[in-house]
Amino acid sequence: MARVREFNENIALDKAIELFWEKGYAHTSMREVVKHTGVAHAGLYTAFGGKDDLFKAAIEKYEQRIFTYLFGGLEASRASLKDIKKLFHFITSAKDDKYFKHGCFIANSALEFGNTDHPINEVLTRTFNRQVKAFDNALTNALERKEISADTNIAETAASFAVLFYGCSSLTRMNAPNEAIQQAIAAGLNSIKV
Amino acid sequence: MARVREFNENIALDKAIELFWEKGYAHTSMREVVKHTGVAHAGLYTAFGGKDDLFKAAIEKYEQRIFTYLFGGLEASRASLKDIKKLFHFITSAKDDKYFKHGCFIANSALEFGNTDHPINEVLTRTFNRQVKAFDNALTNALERKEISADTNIAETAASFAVLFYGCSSLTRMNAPNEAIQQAIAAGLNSIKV
DNA sequence: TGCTTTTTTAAATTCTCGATCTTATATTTA
DNA sequence: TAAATATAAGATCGAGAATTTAAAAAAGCA
Repeated sequence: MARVREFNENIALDKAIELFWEKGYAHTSMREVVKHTGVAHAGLYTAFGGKDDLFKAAIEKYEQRIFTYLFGGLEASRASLKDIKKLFHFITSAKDDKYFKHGCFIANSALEFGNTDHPINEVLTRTFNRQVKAFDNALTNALERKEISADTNIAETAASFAVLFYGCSSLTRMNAPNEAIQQAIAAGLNSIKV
Repeated sequence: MARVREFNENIALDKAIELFWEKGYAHTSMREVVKHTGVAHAGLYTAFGGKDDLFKAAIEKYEQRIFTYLFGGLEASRASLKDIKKLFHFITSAKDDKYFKHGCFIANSALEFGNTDHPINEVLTRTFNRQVKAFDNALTNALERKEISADTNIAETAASFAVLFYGCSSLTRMNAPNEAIQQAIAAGLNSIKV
């Protein structure tokens, strides 16, 4: 055996997420990552590979995180209308969150890489589909429990919630007045027939 | 008098818009702009200044364009519900548009520069506010004409349409299934009480 | 025809990037 | 203790970025 690694990969990756989240991929240099993580260049490269690989690792860890804490409730078999409301309630206070004030990291990245052939896009579209599916699951359960009207168009409503989420993420990132976000969410939730 | 400029600034700027729109600011190099416009470096620099200035000019010309062709109807004194529907109807077919398939250039840029102190943000937030105001104007007129219910919350609805627009722009750019966009728009428009 | 002014063209310059290499240090095994 | 191995820190590399410069060319005017 040889010398043991001093820095913690998990912590370093969290720090990298912070930077990429705030500034995006292109606007973040590896030098800044070195500075922010406190890990030397070589350490990052041996632990994660290149910048692309580090970014992918960051995105995937972030994905895991939001599907645990943000969309987790929606994917559960016990999901209900309450979980959807809880999600959007969090969005209204996202501006005060240290990191979520920069919008959703996945949404930001999806826009940065647009419709290119960059390999990261596979992860990003997969996540989007998973988000739509989570809304769909919660709505399906809510309908079964008769929390919402029986003639609710589940697919349509799930899609519109996903769009609402991405729209709110955009407005949060661009520091739009919180009023607009709250009002949009209120309108979105009110459109559900009970 | 001296030698007259060979290239047309307007055409060159349009070409620059195309590139910045498709790839964003950071992912577009001046070399690519030179190649795409057919104008040499020095020509671009004397005509527009640096990359930042060129980008700002591109954004401002684009702003002018969408407020003429896309949001123009909403700002008119004769604006009505029909104009709102027309706007979102265009969004549903944006995927087939040569340029709008990359989403709204303003929305993309607003996300790229996030909540930074970059001077371009002034233009971007100004445009956002103008968009909200355009929705507000159309809804106010529609209410006066009794096209929509008298108890419609104008501000709330205008905000939610702005969010819908930015959400749809995001989904268009990331090449999400058109179905989701259409369904979100349908849900958004259906939420208006007549 | 020369003179001035501006554009064009092409190359040089300067800067920053991602990535790698070097040297010194720390840790474990033999 | 000595050899082996992996890390840490930072200098360094080539590539590509934005920007500038200098010479050549063109257009009007005396």
